[in-house]
Amino acid sequence: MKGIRQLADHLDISIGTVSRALNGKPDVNEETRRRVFEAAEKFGYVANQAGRSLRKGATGIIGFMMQTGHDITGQGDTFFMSVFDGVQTVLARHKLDLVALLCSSEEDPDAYLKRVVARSFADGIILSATRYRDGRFGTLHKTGIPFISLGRSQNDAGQPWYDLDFEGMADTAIERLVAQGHRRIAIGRPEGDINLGYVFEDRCRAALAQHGLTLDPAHVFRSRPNESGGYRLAQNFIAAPTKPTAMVLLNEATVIGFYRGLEEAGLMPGRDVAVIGQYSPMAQFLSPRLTCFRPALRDLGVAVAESLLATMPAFAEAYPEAPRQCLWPMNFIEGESG
Amino acid sequence: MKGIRQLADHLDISIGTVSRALNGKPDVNEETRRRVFEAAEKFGYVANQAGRSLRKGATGIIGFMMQTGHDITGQGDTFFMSVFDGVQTVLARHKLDLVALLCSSEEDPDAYLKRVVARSFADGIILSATRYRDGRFGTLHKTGIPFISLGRSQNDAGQPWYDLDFEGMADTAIERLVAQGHRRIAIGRPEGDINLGYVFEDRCRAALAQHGLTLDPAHVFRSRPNESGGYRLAQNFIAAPTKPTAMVLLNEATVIGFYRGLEEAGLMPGRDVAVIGQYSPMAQFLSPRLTCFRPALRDLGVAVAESLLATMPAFAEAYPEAPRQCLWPMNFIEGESG
DNA sequence: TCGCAGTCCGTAAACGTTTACGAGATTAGT
DNA sequence: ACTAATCTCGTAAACGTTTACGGACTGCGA
Repeated sequence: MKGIRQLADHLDISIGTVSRALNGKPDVNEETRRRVFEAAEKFGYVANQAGRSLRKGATGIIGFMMQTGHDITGQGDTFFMSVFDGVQTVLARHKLDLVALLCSSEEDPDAYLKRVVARSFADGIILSATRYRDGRFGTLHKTGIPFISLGRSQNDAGQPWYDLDFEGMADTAIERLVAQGHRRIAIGRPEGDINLGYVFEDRCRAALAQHGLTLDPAHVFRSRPNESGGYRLAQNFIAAPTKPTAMVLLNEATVIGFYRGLEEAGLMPGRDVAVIGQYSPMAQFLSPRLTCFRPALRDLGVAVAESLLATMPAFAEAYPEAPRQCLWPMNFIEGESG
Repeated sequence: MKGIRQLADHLDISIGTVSRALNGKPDVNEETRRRVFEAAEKFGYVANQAGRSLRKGATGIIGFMMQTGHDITGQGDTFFMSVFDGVQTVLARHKLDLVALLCSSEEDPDAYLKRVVARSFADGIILSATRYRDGRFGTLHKTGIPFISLGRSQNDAGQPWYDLDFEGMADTAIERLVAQGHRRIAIGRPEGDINLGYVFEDRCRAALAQHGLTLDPAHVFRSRPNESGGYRLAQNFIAAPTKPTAMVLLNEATVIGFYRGLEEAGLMPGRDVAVIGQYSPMAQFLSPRLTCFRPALRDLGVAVAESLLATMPAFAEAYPEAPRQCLWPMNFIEGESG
């Protein structure tokens, strides 16, 4: 069964009628429609997406671009699963499907974007793993595909983005630690050119300055955004010159290894070292319980999807007032660690 | 910039030449080629995938179908990231791209497959989250798209699949526990119609029978494949009638919650209850360290991709002897928990 | 009998590429 | 100077759909 042509020949009707029958158009005899569906089922015929989307000028697909690679596990955790869940509930309302565009960490994201995503592969695109300077914004802008980014870039020219409110997290975390009497506060950020690292560090420094404190450059620790990275980070932390008494961690996964690293050195989070991090499903199973910030990720997915659809002519009217840019709140959860 | 037509008009050459220039065909003047690339870059032109793949009869895309949803986090962890990594290294050799087909857990996987994947959306497909009876095998077989499954189905009609060797895991885990003197051994399997749950339970029962032991139906615990599921599982475990002294867990994430549940009840893994599980990046950060089975996931991805390509005429000659079906070994890692 | 509306279906164009084929121009060989 | 080879490019068909348009019926009322 090659295509609609063969199906039509077999039924001895025209391809136009077959197409109309399959697509639920009104002007087709119900008996004919039944026969068409029956034959389609029998031969396992499904419409060729290429032909269809070529003609319709739309694919019904939204792409979510994300990074893969053996060193990228932290963000690959449940974070995206939750966001996907929210995105999909919105897309389902419009019969749109979500696919994840998997860009290897060894490849240039911009080149990848140009290659696979190409015009009309997806009707809209959600970006993630935003870099400090990210060429993808320019590329997408040129091609005219509707898009939105999960995470800001540095060169913000009014493109749509949603991002977790790491500024708010930095402010309250620092505020809290200072109120607890801490003076030498360290922070951990993911290594690499990820934009949120810069955002977070800058804001922590500013927040400390509010209290007349400084952020010692030696107390800014970079690590891989996963458990092992956190473990090594703990070792560096312990070996730091003027010993910090508190740590604020950006990544969800690093905190696991960090806990373990402290334990092995006989240090207990919350007693010997204050630790504040980002929520993950793991957080509630740590002992002592992690003081952390938790964004409502599923709702974030919903909001992002709605904001994206708002920029697409075909769906815009359903979302008249979706904000183009938004800092997504992180809810504070008091634990025992800091 | 709508398409190759406009680009050609602007350059005052034919679309054929533009296409040839862009695709690196030899019979085009190098000066012309340069002008074409320049203009394409300037206008942000990228070829329309629909038109291209319609003509070529191939998309250059391999789809990896996976399940999403707020209750599916265990498998969504680093498991897939590692497999992706392996798959991508193979695909990159042939300039193929990997996309993840995200099927919401609220939707019928077979319907999803028919709808979005449709013929010629992807040149090949990798299935996951295989059900006990899985209609997708039949669908894919009918349409003729090359595919392979990560996980067996019950109705094995010779379709290609790779699966983790849970039989081997069951055998050695039971063997070990029995040798340690355990007689009342419990197992944990994911709830739902996931096939590996059946496989695992059956094999554990058989392995116990080898030693004249039985698997008490009350000692087969079903749980969500995530941390919370493991926590509740611990509570059920503790409340079980004839108290088991050992537990073999299938899912990577449940073990986290299970540990926590035991701890809260004053029980220590390895001392009060023997625990054997599956490796995850988290496992090495548990205390006491988890005795577990670790598959080489990246290599599994490589093998699966090669096996898939072996079934595709265009790439088959490169992989003459890739096995169609394979039980992937799980390496035993001795810890302190059992 | 005619006209009109309604139902059902066939025809053909269009979507944006790639590529086989052949034509024209230039160069090389004799 | 003639032929053959080489280089470069234009032409047009093909890929599999969807859909605007119109034609062929049927039924019905005037």
